Amino acid sequence: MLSNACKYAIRSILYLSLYSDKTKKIGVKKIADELETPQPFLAKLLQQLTKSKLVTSTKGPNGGFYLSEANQKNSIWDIVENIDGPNKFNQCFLGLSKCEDENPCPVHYIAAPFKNKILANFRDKTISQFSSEIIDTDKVLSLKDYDALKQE
Amino acid sequence: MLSNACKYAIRSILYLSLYSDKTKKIGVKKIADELETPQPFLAKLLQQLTKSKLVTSTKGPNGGFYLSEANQKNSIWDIVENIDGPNKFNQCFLGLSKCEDENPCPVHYIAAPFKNKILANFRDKTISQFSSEIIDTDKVLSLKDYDALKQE
DNA sequence: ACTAAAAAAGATATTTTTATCTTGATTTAT
DNA sequence: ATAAATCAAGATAAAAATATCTTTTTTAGT
Ligand code: FES
Ligand code: FES
Repeated sequence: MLSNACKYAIRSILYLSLYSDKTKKIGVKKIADELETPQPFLAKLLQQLTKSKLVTSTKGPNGGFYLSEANQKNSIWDIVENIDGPNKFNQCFLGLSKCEDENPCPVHYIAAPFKNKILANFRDKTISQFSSEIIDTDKVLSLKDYDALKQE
Repeated sequence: MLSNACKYAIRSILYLSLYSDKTKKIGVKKIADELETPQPFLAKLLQQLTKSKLVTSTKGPNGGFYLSEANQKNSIWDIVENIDGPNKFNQCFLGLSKCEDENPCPVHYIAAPFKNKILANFRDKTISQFSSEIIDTDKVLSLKDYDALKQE
């Protein structure tokens, strides 16, 4: 559904939302390590997200990435839109050129409600609301520890 | 979500289910034309589907592709499994290595029901049931005519 | 000033997906 | 038998996504 790039982006931003702020920046190395994503690829991605004002960065020693107050007010949808483009959730599941209630493809009424629901969920909550929820309901951004645990 | 190849495959098979049988085979050219898919790519794909026993073909004049009785009894899921692999609908939406209720990612409870419902829909109906439904409820496999209409 | 840390920028490489092209094999109809 | 139609098979190409590498710029701390 989403590209790898987009998945990395969402998890990185949620990670930054949870663990960084203006006074506590985090470097690519750390982020890539925690989220188990390819480091140089993530670096490029964060570069792009910074340019798009979805994350904030500073250079130099003690520099790194963090979410500003403004960044926290964006939505997951803003990320998807930026990385995978604005049509990610209004395309036909079977590849027709349009997805509409008139001329529905055979799976339209199965797929469309979910696309709409996911879209709504992604659009109507801010990153910071999302991350509060992550804390409250104990969600995970990486299975690093879990995987490590399993190996024992 | 699904690869182009898989979308083409599903639409082709539904098309064959609707319009072909043992006595009325249809060639790649016709199918590609009707569904507006790249012809040589579809040819390769149908070749693979034939090898996988999801469609049936015969060579020579009046040859072409059709769905045998056995082919009609397969499900959409069989197609997806064959083209995009068996893990298409149990992967984490955010790219975690596992998607399970324990250790859910932040969007798990939004995305997982969707994946399950689609999976169920794709697995529990045969191709022929699907195509009956297509006729009864007037679904479309291509927007060819619709698009042409719009241009006027 | 100097050094080291860190991101930014740009170039390159690899892999996967999508697509096409060419040749060969099979079958039907004449 | 021969010719024409049609799929099969294999080779190749093009495009997109994923990933890496190298160099430059900025900045904090000494
Ligand atoms: S038309 Fe296919 S999903 Fe809406
Ligand atoms: S864990 Fe991410 S979708 Fe289930």
